[in-house]
Amino acid sequence: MTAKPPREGKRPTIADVARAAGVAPAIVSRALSPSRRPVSLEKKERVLKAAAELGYHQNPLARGLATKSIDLVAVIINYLSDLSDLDLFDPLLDAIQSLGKQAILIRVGRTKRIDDFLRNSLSYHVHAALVFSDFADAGEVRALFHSDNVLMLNGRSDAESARIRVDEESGIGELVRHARGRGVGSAALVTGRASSLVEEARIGAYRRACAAVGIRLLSETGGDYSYGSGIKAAATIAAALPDAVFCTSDSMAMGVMDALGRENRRPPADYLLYGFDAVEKGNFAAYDISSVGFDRSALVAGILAYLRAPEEFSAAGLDIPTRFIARGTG
Amino acid sequence: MTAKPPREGKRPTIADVARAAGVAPAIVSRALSPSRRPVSLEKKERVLKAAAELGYHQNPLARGLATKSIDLVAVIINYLSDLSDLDLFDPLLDAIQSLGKQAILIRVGRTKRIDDFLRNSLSYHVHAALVFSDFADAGEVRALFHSDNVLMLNGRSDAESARIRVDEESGIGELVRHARGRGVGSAALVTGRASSLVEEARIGAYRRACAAVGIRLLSETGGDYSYGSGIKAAATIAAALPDAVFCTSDSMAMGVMDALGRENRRPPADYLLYGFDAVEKGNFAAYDISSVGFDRSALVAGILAYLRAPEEFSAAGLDIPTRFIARGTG
DNA sequence: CTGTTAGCGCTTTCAC
DNA sequence: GTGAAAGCGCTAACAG
Repeated sequence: MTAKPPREGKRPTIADVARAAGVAPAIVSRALSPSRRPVSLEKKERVLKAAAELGYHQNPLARGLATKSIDLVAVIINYLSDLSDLDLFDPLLDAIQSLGKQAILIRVGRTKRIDDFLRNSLSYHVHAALVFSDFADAGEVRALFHSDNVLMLNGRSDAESARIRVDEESGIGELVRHARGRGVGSAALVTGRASSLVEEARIGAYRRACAAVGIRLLSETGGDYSYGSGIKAAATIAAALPDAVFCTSDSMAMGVMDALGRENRRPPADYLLYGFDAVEKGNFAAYDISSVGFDRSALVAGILAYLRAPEEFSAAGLDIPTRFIARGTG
Repeated sequence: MTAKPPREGKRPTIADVARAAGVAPAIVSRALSPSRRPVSLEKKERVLKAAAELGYHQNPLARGLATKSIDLVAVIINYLSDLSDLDLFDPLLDAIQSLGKQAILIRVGRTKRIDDFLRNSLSYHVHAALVFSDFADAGEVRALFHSDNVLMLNGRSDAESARIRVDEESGIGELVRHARGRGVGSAALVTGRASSLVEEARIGAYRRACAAVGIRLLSETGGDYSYGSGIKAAATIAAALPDAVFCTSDSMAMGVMDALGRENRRPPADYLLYGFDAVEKGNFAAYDISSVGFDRSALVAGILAYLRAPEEFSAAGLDIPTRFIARGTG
């Protein structure tokens, strides 16, 4: 009885539903909207029924075009490479999806040209962007996104941007004091890419903490967070083994442990070894490395709160405390 | 001098560019299209210049609505949890982005209700879907996506679907023969979720290979691929230690190694230990586990070829061979 | 509460 | 080669 039946082979549109339910398209739009909009209960039911019968599903592209927003969250990272990434991104994906949104994972790599990933791409129109990569500061990122909903997790926030910071200073302080308490007088520091703000802060925290308790930092060796770079870094350290080795990732600590192990230097007997991240998925018996960790579920919860209501997110940002986690090596 | 200047605070549209260049909007669309469309060279240059000056960028939502396609690739996984995931997804993301597309990572978890992640979501309109998760067979997946471009990597393809298969039988055969060659007469098998087709095939391959060379399988213990489940599985095995333990993931093998190590049973002296996946990022000196691996870059290259030209992708699918990788434990 | 109307920004006929 | 016009499917604004 419909003037224009839904075309075969095509997905039904809001117009098809409207026709089937005998109402105007706008009514269908309202009835199907998640937010409560004025529709009489009776028509709403007719619409819902018709939609179900036709197997109607909204076209997000059309809605996005009309509303200028889209249920997509951009997650901007440098790489997906470290054990600690698994611990974080799996629950994060779950959290994003629990909001009915989906995550578009943008891997920047070492490129500076983040623009290329964003211009002309959907990222431009995402509901929010979570910036883990340290490629750009808050201002740049805001300019790059159509959305102002940018959450900085890379330490490069400014006054206008939302941010969550993992307060590493606290955990590092604990760790260093712990080492001092065990008689450590000298140490080596194995670092990641110093160009990252987060890493820079981390290194600074180690220096200050060591100075504060009177531990001499004999050397600082640059790595890239990986196991392999830990192995390499050990070469520098082996010459004059300090009382302790501090590494800014667990993976590097594992590398240091194995490289020094080849010369029969083992923690905690011959030196104390400390990692960073306290990865769950990497806490293997053979590498029971003391580390600095934080409550990842608290971080995910913070991100979730932001995504739920970016406007209401604390202007002061959120700080996640870290703590020293004593394990076998120190 | 323009009748209607580009509105302040709004991103310029194709109409703004058209006005600035003194041509029709359709010309702008053609000039800016990556595929060669009829536009005089002179106008094309005017358009390009105007676009650059205005800082014009295409709105992908509008284009998507008009063309019914979008530069997004859905990657459907169960979890992001294993070490081997890092080895695969990092280069895969890079590859997808190198095509000018972006990846939307859909984590299904153990839900059967994949629909919820797709209906009303952008996933519906993606250029292609890469299915690693074993939640659904090829037919279901095609029905769920607006696109027919579904690449099955989960072993659940059918005659109509594209597929890439990692041929695990070959590597497992090699591995088992290697064990036999080292005098193994009995073995235990530690498996992942048997409900997965891939895992089912893997288990079958071990059984057949063992039968073929005359190795008795004393036990089969179910795990979930994780280190922790390897630890648990070891309890079953410890009672009557076989000559070899075959695990269907490296992580489980690491767990078995540590659990048996607590009873001073170490590979390769007390038993031979074999993992699966040959993860790069997890090849730590303390866990130098013999394993089955494959060329991940070949897999990524295959996926890339599919994404470039889904229509032309071999109807026969692609098989990636695996091979035994001898390391310290067997 | 309801329906009409006018877009959102782009691509694509289809005449010229 | 060019441009007008008609959508793509949806939502928002505005009368009724």
